[in-house]
Amino acid sequence: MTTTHSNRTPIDYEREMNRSQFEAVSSGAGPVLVIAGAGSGKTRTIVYRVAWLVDHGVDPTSILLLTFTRKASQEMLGRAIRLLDDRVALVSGGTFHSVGASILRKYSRFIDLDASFTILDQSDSHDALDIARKEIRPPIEDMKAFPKPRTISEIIGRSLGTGNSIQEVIGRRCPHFESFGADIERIREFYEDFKKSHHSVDYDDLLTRSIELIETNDGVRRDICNRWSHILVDEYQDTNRLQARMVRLLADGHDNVMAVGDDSQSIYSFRGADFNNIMRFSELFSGARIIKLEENFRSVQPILDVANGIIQGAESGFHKRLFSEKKNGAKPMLARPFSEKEQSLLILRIVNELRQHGIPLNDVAVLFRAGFHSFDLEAELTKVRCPYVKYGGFKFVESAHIKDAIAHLRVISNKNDKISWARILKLIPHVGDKTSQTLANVFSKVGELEDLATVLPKGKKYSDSVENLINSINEISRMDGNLPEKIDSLNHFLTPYLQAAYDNYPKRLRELDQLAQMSAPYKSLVEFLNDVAIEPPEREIDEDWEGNTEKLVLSTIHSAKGLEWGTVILIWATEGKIPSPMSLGDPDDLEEERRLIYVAVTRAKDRLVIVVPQTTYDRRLGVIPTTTSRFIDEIPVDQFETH
DNA sequence: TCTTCTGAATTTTTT
DNA sequence: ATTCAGAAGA
Repeated sequence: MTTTHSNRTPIDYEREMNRSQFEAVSSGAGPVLVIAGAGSGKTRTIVYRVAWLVDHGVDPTSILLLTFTRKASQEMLGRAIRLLDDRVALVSGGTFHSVGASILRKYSRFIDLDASFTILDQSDSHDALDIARKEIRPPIEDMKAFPKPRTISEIIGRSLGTGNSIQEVIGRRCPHFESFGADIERIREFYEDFKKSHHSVDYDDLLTRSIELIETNDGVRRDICNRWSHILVDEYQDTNRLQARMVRLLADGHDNVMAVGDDSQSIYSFRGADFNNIMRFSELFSGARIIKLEENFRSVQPILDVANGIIQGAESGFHKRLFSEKKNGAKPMLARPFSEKEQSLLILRIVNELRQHGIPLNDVAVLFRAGFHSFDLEAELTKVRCPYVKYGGFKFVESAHIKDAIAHLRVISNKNDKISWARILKLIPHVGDKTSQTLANVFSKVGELEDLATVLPKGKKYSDSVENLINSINEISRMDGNLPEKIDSLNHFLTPYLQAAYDNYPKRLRELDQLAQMSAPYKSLVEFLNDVAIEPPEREIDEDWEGNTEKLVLSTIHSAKGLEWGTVILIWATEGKIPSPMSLGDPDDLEEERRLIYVAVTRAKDRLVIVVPQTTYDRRLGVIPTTTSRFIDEIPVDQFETH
């Protein structure tokens, strides 16, 4: 029987894109590196490439699309389905971490890992490091001067990501901690043991342990390399050493890899990303074809002129120069309000003006370097009741009540999870750091959930509450309802805590309901927790009290990557904000700040405003004058409209 | 004396 | 939201 898949006229690949895009989309076997300038139709190229492969007889189940966010892969595959047909739905897509997690779940028996392992997110891993910091023997002598868990985690992570030893990383990044190198090394060992004994893995383990598995186990390697014959990697400039290694391993034997990225937009080195990966792609994959996409379909030329000017000063990178057919258009505006307050008021004026010209609020974005740079603006927006959404900074899943609910679920799924035990016990009155640690220790060693009550100390102030907690957990784990029902019943149990702890508990309760709904598609608790840990689900666009869905966008530059707006307003373009003071110590970090500004300005389609407040407030010095960011100062003034 | 509770200060970017 | 220091409690 013959079936016809196509639900539309055949795609005329050659006519629907420009020459270099077509060259990438239609390239044959072997490694290809696509250097895709900002706004050059990178996503479109990947979408068409997936369609082209399927259209030309490649089995969709043997295609893997690797991205940095699940949303990105879903969007791209969704577009490819609409472009071609349902066969594309069989393509595998996901993040490096999710692929790592599924490899570990599938082959856990080969590496002494419980298949129901818990994935520690960043704050879990900080908690574990904090425990290590306090429990290693002999104890650390001067705890006050010792780095915080967050710093320890950065050091260890960087050591893994770069391949340098812990001592080397400290010497380079924070020499003032040099004398603690040996202690941090001991903490790392303790932390590794801790993870092993509690059946948990952290983000880095998802990569390192799956790499190790593929490298050491021939059967597994054959299995995996046969599974995917064509691999596409998005945002290759943001891969770290481990991720590049993983791509190399996954493509073992066929080398059918298409890596897409832009070295000028590499802005995640703090997370271990190394844009040298993209420069070295041809060494890893010999004979790689390099294709550059330089035609920009997004911005008017005057905006690109500024963008080109900014990136021209960069020390290294693939040479490229963006150009656009949209030759006419306004020059970017450079505004110099007196103070932060004036800056906020200026933005209100601009937004109002645009609105009067019929431009919807959500086509305007205000971008900044760090989450707190928008505090004053947020206050002003609230004052005049201008609706806005903010991206970057705190995330849905990072809010305390969601983490609490998830910690309960984790305990149900893996009762060895000491960190989650400690977290939920601390919610109970009269249980603090010490008691929660002790109880968590005891609880995580008990054989069955049902037996918990037997090890609970009686007659303490907290005994009844803890018993209540144990009963509820037992009840929920025994329930045979589906996942949302279980979470509902947990939420019911949590309600009194929320009431006691938060004034806005109705809102938080609604968010817990959302969590229950999000769990509906999952077959098991383990799978749900797995996805939640790797990629926190995004908060749904909530309508505010006036039913507004059209909102001004406030975003960190990092969170704005890959997006575009008609109007972009970059605020705080001053020294000390961009570049951030943290970057001044290392020339590589400073270069990354340049790329950040580049990413910010290339988000704009028609209008770009760069705001440089003339003064700033310092807690110690009071009101002090600012200096224009060096990256803006480099640009000839005649490229701007000054205000 | 050991723990918990409370309030004040601080925060680069985040899969 | 998290962390820290000091007060109050057991």
